[in-house]
Amino acid sequence: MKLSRINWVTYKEAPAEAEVISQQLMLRAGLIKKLASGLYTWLPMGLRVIKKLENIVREEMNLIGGQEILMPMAQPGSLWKQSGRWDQFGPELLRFTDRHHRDFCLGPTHEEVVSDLAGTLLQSYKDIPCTFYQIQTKFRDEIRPRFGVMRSREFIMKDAYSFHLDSQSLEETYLDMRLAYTNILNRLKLNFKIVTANSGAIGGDKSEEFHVLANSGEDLIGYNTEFDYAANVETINIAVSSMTENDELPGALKEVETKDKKSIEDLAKFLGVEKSKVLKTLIYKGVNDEPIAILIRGDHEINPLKAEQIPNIKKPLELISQKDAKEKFSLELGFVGPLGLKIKMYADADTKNMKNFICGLNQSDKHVINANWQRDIDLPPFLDLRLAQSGDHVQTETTSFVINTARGIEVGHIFQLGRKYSESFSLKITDQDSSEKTLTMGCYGIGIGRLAASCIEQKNDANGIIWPESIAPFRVVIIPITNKDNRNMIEDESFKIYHFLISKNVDVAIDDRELRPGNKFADADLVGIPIRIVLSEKNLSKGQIEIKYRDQNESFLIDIDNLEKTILES
RNA sequence: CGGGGUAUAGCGCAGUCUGGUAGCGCAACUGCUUUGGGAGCAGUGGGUCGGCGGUUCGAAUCCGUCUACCCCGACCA
Repeated sequence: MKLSRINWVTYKEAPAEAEVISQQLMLRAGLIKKLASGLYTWLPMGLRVIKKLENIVREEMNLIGGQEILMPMAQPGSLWKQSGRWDQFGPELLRFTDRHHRDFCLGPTHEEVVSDLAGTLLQSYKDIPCTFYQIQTKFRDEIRPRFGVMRSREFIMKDAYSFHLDSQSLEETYLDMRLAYTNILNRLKLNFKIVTANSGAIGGDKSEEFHVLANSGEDLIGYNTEFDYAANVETINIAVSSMTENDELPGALKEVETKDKKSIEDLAKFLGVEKSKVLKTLIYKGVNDEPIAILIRGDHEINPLKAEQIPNIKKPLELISQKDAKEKFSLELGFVGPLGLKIKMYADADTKNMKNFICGLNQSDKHVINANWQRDIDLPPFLDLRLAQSGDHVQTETTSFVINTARGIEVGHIFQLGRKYSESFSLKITDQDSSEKTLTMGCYGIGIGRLAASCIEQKNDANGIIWPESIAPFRVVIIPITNKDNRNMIEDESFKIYHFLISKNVDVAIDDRELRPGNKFADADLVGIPIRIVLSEKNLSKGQIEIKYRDQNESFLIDIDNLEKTILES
C-alpha cells in the first residue's frame, strides 16, 4: 500500500475528552473517529487492525471446529419474551418498534436468535455437538460509555454458541474454547489472567473471564500466582476473618457530637480513629417497601452479589433514597446505627470481632463510641457480605491462602449455560434410542475492539503505539529519504524493495507522501508499525539499508541482499 | 437517574466577568527555500461563536429555554 493513497490524518494532540492512553493514541494515530457518545467509526488505518484481529479469532475458532454464521443485529422482541429477558434485561437493551408496531431490539448478544436457529437446524444426535460463531456488531445502551472503544455502545464482538447432549460434551467444547482464547491472547502477546466469574445477565452455571491486566481496567481481580488462583473479587468468598479476636475490655458506651460527619471518611478523621473502628450501617430497599440494614466495617465494601442473597432484599440491590429514609422511616442517613434500630438487620461476618466500635445513634449529628455486641446490640445474623480485598484469605476445597488484587480489562467471557435457553426454546433432538433429549448449551464471547485497545494499554511509549506484529496495520513501512538531486534514484530503489516484499507476501507500506523525514518517522512510530526500513543516499551507496524495530531503541544496517532473510525471519 | 462542567475554524484553546470590527497555535491550500525526528519565509481560505427565543441601537458576551458532549456518583450512610 502506498501511504499517499490512504486518507490518513494524525494529530499531535488528542481531543480533551480522551481519558485513557489507548483512546488518546487511537484518536491521535487516526485509527478511529468518534461519531457520538459510545459510537466510533473505524478509519482505514484502524480497520486494518480490526480485520487482522478478526482473522486471528476466526482462525482459532475454525481450528476447534467452529462454523461461522452471521445473524441479524435487529431481533424480534418475541424471542426475548420467550427467554424472559425482555423484562430482565433493563435499559441496556435498546428497544424499538417497526411500522407494524411489533417490538424489536438491537442485539446485545445472540442466545435467543441462535436458539431459534438451533431449533430448526438440530434434529438428531448426529447433528451435535456443534459450535456456531459470528463476528458482528453488538449494541448495548451502556449507562455510561467510556474509554473510547473500550466501553462503547456499539462494538464488534465474536460470539460463539455450542450445543450438546450432555454436560461432559459441553465441558469438552468449553475447554477447547478456553484454549482457543488462550491462544488468541498469546498471539497478541498480552499479559492476562483467566478468572472465575459470575455469569450475570447471560445466566448459566459456570463461567470464566479473560482479563488483560491494565491499570485502566474496570474490574478488580483477586489472585494468588503460587496457587494458580484468580477470580473476580465479586465471586470470592472470604474464608477467614481478617480480624482476629482480641481481648480488649469493653469501654463505657458514650454519645458524641458529630455534626455534619456523615461519611465514614469524615467521621474517622474527626474522631481520630481508623475507618475499621467504625461500624457502617447501610439501608437497602426490600421487596415490600420494608428497608433492610446491612452492617459492615467502615473500611469494607458491600459485595452486591452476596447481599442480593439476603431474604426479601430488592434485586438489583438498591440503597433507599435520602427522601424515603427520612419521610417513610424517620432515618437520618449518615447517622444510622444498629442501636435501637427497628428494622431487619444483617451484618458482615467481619464485624463479629469488632469491639468498642463507633456507630450512628439514629439522631442527627450524633454517634456513639465503645459500642459492643450483645451488651449494647442484639446479635444480628452474620453473613459473608463484603468484597474481597488485597490481603484477604481465600478458602478453597483443599487449602487457604492470601490474595493480591490487580485491575483487569475483561476481553473475553466463556459460559457453560446449561439448559436455560434450550428449555425456554424447547431445543430437543432425537437420540440414538429414538427418545427425545433436551440440549445443553455453552456460549463464548470476545470483544474485538476491546482487544485492540488492550494491546495499546499494555504496550505503548512516548512516541505512540507498539503493536504486536500480528495485528499492526502494516508489518513493514519503507521510508525513502530524498532530496531534489537524488529523489528519483532513492524512490526507484524504495519501490524495488517495496515490490520485492509484496512478492514475498510481506504486509508492507511505502511512505511516498510529500513530507519531510521527521513527519514520516513520527507517524510510523505513532501508528506503531513494527518494522521500519529507511533508504538514504549514504547507506545505499554502500549497498545498505537501515532497519529499525518499533519496540527497540537502536536501528541497524543490513546489506540489501540480506533483506529477505532479515524481514522474513524476524 | 443524581451532582458538576463544557460547547467559539478539522484539533487544542483565548475572548464572555465589564455588550461595540471574532482571535491565537497546530492542521489545510499556494509559491519559494529546505529534506535523517512533527522545517523556514511570504501569502490564502475556512466560523450562522451548539439550537431556539428574549433584552438592547447593537449579543460569542446579559436573560430564558432546549440539545449535545465530558467528568464524578449511582453500594460506602
